[in-house]
Amino acid sequence: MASTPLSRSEAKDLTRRRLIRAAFAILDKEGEAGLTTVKVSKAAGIAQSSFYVHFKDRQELLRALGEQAGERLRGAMREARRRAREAPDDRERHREAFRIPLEAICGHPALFRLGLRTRHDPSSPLQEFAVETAAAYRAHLVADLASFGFPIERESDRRRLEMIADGIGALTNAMAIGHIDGRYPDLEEAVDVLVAFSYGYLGLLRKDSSAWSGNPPSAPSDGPPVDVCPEPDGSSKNGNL
Amino acid sequence: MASTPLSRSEAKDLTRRRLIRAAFAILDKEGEAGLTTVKVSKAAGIAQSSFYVHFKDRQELLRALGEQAGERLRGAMREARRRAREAPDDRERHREAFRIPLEAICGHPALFRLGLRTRHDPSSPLQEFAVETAAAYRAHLVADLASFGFPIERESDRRRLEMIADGIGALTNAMAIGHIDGRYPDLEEAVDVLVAFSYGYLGLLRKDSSAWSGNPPSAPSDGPPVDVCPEPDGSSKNGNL
DNA sequence: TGATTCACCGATAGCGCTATCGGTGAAAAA
DNA sequence: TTTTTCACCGATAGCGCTATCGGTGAATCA
Repeated sequence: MASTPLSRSEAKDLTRRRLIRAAFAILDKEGEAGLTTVKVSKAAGIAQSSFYVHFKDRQELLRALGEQAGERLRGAMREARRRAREAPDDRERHREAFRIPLEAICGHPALFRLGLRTRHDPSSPLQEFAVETAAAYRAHLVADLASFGFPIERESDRRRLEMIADGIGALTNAMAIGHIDGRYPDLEEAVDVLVAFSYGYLGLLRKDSSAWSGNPPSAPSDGPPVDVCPEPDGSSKNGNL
Repeated sequence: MASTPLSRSEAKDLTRRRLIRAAFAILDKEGEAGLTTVKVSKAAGIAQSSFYVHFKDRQELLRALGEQAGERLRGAMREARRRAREAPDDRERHREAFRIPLEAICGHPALFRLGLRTRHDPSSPLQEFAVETAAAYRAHLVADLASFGFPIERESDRRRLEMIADGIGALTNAMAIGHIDGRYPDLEEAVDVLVAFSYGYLGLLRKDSSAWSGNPPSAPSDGPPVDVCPEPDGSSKNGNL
């Protein structure tokens, strides 16, 4: 009950966090077009003019939101890597490799949507950030795939890995969105589907380059090949902020 | 050289089309936030006030854009179905099933991006339209998959097919975006990757339900199973306008 | 030919937003 | 205590956008 008598700097910091919190809520509800200094300030309980005590201008708020989102996602992904290392092995580990990024995404649905949206929106100051984040995630996946034995020497090999990584990211995003929207209530089913798709590109490991010319690769015989799992351990996440 | 003396209605129609054309260009360059009556009118070469001769308000322009986009995509997909029926068979047909939607998308990059963007933007009047289009596409793919022998009786079976369809759409989108962005210059390589992923879920056809519990399915022995191709013949396209 | 229609124009009302400015009171520093 | 700092406030300038209104001239119709 007794209100802590906040120091001046503490109070300011609190207000700033209230602003950012309010901004995320509005962003999620109304999109970037609805994110005005008027609404954010009102939602945070201060005068519109006081907004400028905390941010130089509207752009700076956007930048702050982007940075904070990135930080949160990096944190979530660090945690994901940690958990991935603890996964039993083989099959369960393979599933975990898909489950973890899904959970990381679903833990931050607002951020995720924001990234997905801004990534294709040239009018958004966050586009560049979203695109870079996606590229970073792709690069991590590429490295992981290469470490599992996929060729990467030639330029065309590398591009192929990037396409596969891109595909994995897109699949993960799609399943996560479906879950967030309530269409796929059971996340394990989403993992099932991701695993199923993964056998498609994993088959490429077992074949010579002729596999690329349209021959269906022979399947991973039985039980996933040991340790073949595209660890989602990029420090960024899914092309979504 | 001799300018055709347009009738009044012809001239009006021309102006309207100029407005819509300009609107699409602006939408693609600056996003929905940049789509103002001022800019559109100026780009179309008329006074801002004359905008209202053609559209009741800004919303109506947006609606018109959505409808026109839908029509174009339906047209592209009709053409796609037609071409798919002409495809040789087996392997080439399987590839064609992925190539065609890719080409349809890449033929309308602006529309595609618009759909991808608005689908996750609650502030966009086009969101509902984009979401519905995506759902329709998914439904078509589900029907196609079912016709290839995937079970669909139980509710969980149906949901699974929807997830797979969702995944196929997401993969196609990702490859198309990569191509449009110039990262994947060769569309055939994109088809390669889609085909590779497809062997993942096609493998499910060959196994009992235990395949879902994590066992890698046996591969389509050699040469794709006859006619096993998820024909992309939805009347809509890819979850993108 | 004379009357009418209507696509287009310029001007402008009105709104919401951004950003600035001077004022105020309480915390912090002297 | 006296002075300084500064987080916050209300007012307001200025801008871009939406939508309306009356006017104009050329196409269309009688």
